[in-house]
Amino acid sequence: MKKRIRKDAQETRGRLLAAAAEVFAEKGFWEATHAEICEKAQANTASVNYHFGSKENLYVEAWKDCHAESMKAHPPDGGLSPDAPPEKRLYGRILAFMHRIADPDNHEIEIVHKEMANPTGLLMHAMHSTIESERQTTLALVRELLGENASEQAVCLCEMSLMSQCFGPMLHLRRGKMPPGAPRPPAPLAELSVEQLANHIVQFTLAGIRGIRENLNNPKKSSKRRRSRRGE
Amino acid sequence: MKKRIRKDAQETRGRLLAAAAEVFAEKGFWEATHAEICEKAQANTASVNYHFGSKENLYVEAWKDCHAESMKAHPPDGGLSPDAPPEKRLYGRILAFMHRIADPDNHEIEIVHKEMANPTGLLMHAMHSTIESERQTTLALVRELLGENASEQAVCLCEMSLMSQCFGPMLHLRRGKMPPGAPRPPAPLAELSVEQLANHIVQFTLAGIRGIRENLNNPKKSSKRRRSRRGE
Amino acid sequence: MKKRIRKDAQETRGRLLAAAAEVFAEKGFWEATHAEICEKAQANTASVNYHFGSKENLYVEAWKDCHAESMKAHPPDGGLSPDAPPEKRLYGRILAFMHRIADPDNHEIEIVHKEMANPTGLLMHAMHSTIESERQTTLALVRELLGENASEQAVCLCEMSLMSQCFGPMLHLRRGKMPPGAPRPPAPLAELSVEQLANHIVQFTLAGIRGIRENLNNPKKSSKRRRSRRGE
Amino acid sequence: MKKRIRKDAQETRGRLLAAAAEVFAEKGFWEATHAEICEKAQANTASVNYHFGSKENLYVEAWKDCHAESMKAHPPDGGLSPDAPPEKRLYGRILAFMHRIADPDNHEIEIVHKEMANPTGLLMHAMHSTIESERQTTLALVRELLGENASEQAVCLCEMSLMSQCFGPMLHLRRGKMPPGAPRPPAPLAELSVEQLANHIVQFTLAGIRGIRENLNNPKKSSKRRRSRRGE
DNA sequence: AATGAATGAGCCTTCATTCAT
DNA sequence: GATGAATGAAGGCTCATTCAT
Repeated sequence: MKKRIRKDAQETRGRLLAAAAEVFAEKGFWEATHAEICEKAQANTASVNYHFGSKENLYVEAWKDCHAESMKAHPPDGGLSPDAPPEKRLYGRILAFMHRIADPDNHEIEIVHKEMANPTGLLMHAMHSTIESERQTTLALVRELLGENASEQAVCLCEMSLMSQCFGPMLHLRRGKMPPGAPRPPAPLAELSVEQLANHIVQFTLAGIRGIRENLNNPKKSSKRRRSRRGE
Repeated sequence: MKKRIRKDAQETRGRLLAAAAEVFAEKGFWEATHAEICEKAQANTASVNYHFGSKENLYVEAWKDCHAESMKAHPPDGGLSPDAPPEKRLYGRILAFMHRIADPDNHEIEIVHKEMANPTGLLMHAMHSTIESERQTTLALVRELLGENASEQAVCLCEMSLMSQCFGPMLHLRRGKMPPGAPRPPAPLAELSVEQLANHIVQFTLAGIRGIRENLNNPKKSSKRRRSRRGE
Repeated sequence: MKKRIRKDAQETRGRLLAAAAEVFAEKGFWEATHAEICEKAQANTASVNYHFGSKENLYVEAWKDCHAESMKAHPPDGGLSPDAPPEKRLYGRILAFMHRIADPDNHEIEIVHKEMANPTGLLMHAMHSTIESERQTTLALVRELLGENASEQAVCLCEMSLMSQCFGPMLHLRRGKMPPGAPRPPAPLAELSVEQLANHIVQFTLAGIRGIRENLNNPKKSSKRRRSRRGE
Repeated sequence: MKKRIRKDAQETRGRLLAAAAEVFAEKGFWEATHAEICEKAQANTASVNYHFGSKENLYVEAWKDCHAESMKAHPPDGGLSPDAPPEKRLYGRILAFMHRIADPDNHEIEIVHKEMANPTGLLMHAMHSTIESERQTTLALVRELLGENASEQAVCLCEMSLMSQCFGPMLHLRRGKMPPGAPRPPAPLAELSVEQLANHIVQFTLAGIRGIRENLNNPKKSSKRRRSRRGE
């Protein structure tokens, strides 16, 4: 029926990557089908296997593609020099990360989210190699904020507290993009901007880290201390 | 040929619910199959449709069942009286929540996790009606800690920061239960107990809330303030 | 559309086995398709997997079924007592074997033939366990005819000469059953009966064995070359 | 971008023929694919259709090519003059034939073997025209050995006995070349040379023919005669 | 002339569901 | 009431072939 003009292979490949990212982000690996991806890419059902060999491979390539573009659009350091004060650098990193999450054209995070909830194991290698180094940078930053007395465990816990907060509001940031059944964010948060969210997270986290740090240096009965401070 | 006595009907239903919870937790709604559930429940392939009408319905019922049992095993108030100081009540709630997450026999959270990543929409109604009231209680607690000056938005943000931190360590707490491809927790966190994690989250959160509260009452240029405090 | 009455599962299974034997015999493992087999068995395309789990398994089961029936219809000893003279026993065995080959309703041999030319490896185990013991009996018979002086190698060679002759006329015996492209037997052999063929093979083989035996006992007589090579 | 000079056209054709022979010999017509053949020939996937029009045509051409080369390498008369005694001429023919079978670089026989087991009908014409004349020569030789009294049927039967024996040991001669699932030859035959096998076949066949000839001239109850001869 | 891209038909398999018992 | 048998729709994938270049 619809005869296609012969295009550069890379062009079709690109359309498939984009369509795949969209579909994988919306449906996850298992629910996504060749048919849907290829229809969206205006390609034949056999195209996936022709260009990528398998659904599995397309999945990995689509994620890599998303991830690379997203990192280019929002560099993880937030454009801040390593000489900036750690609080600023933290804000830069978090803001960049939140922007990557919030960008409605970036499907990386949705894919990762689904992958973590329902692991196929296919992204493990690709994710580890690109994400781990960022994580080390973040850990160093947290360590810097926590001070020298902090144990490695404390650093990890604080990093976890920080990053968890970033993932939490995913639903709020991606409003219009969520599937019909998804829960809606509570009203008071519905209209927050990315910057406002990042600001809250950083403010909350810095205070949290400060609290942990003070406890490390002055390990009295902590709950008492806190109450007395607040009560004054 | 082997005629079953009537009473088994309810018993089979129960076995199906248990098996379904297990399989849905492990595979998610879409990857789970009648066949696997029924085999695990030692029931006929047609049992799901016979007892529950459809896979969708079984999914909802299985989650409700899990959730009810989990709430009974770990009451959300952590056994603390409403008269206890808010910090204690917060710790009680978080610890109870973390226990529900960590209990290897409780599949509720894994189901919810997969449902949020890959929404079917089927649990929305059931989840909303049972979870929302708990959320209101938590919001009230946060409001109490934040003080009267706090806006509704600030309360919501802090509650989000709090709950996000609870979901983050899910992977660490459910070691051994995760599928083979899942990422492993970083070494320093691998051996933490539920209590230690809950303790960190509460400590971190209380400090975070305190920080937000102070900012509300004294809205100077925040980054300056922070730096000067750290320098003292 | 065509609603089937519920039959005994074994009946459908049996129809599938019969249809599969037919199709595998005609097309070989790879060219045979579920669709063709199931159509012939008047069953759904999914039936193969439902009843046998896979095409591979059906292949093995179909062959086993054929083989068992064929062995029952034409017992390998040809109905002769072990006390009969070896020539008679040889004729009995060969005739039975040729009958198994010639039976137009028995697809065992065609399947084996295709399997040997184009091995899938799937029948190896099943064939070995049922065929090897028959081969040992034939070897013993050949050994008896060759006399005590015969080396194991000579026995094997003669058994090979014997059995090869049985496979050779396969094409002639199965006239009407061969696919359209198959070569036709030469005119003078077209009308031979199974008995006549078996008779020729046995007569030829007995003379061949006798010749080998005489050479063993009196290694001058045969061709110059052979004698000198034996070098005794 | 890499422009090929014109002369390569024939060269590519040749590489395709060689690759096709290899693949058809290993997999048979149906399992062989354009992709595998072209990859082995380092040619484009479209080459088969471009140079040969279809897979079917390539199949025929590849076989013809193999066959011609094989006949050149091992002339069917074994290099013996038509004046040599018939026994010698028989040995020459069989040895040449066995060499053609045993040559690991000659794929002709494997193709024929698979074709006979799983006929496509495509080789029928080509095979008939090149093989039939050889068959007539062999028949004449057998007729000569059987004597003038022999019926045409007896000649055909003996030729069949002879040639069948040549095909039988195919598996033994092509060790190492067989697919993984193929049955292995019995130990005592594993190390036989081509000459030793040809020698056995000729010796066995000459004795067989002699036996048939004697029976023709002296048609007593054959089994009796045989037994008495053995006993002398 | 020769090729890389693309395609559509078909294969094996899975699975939720239905039906007669 | 409960179940084993059966089914049709769909999924991922392969492959010979065609087409524009």
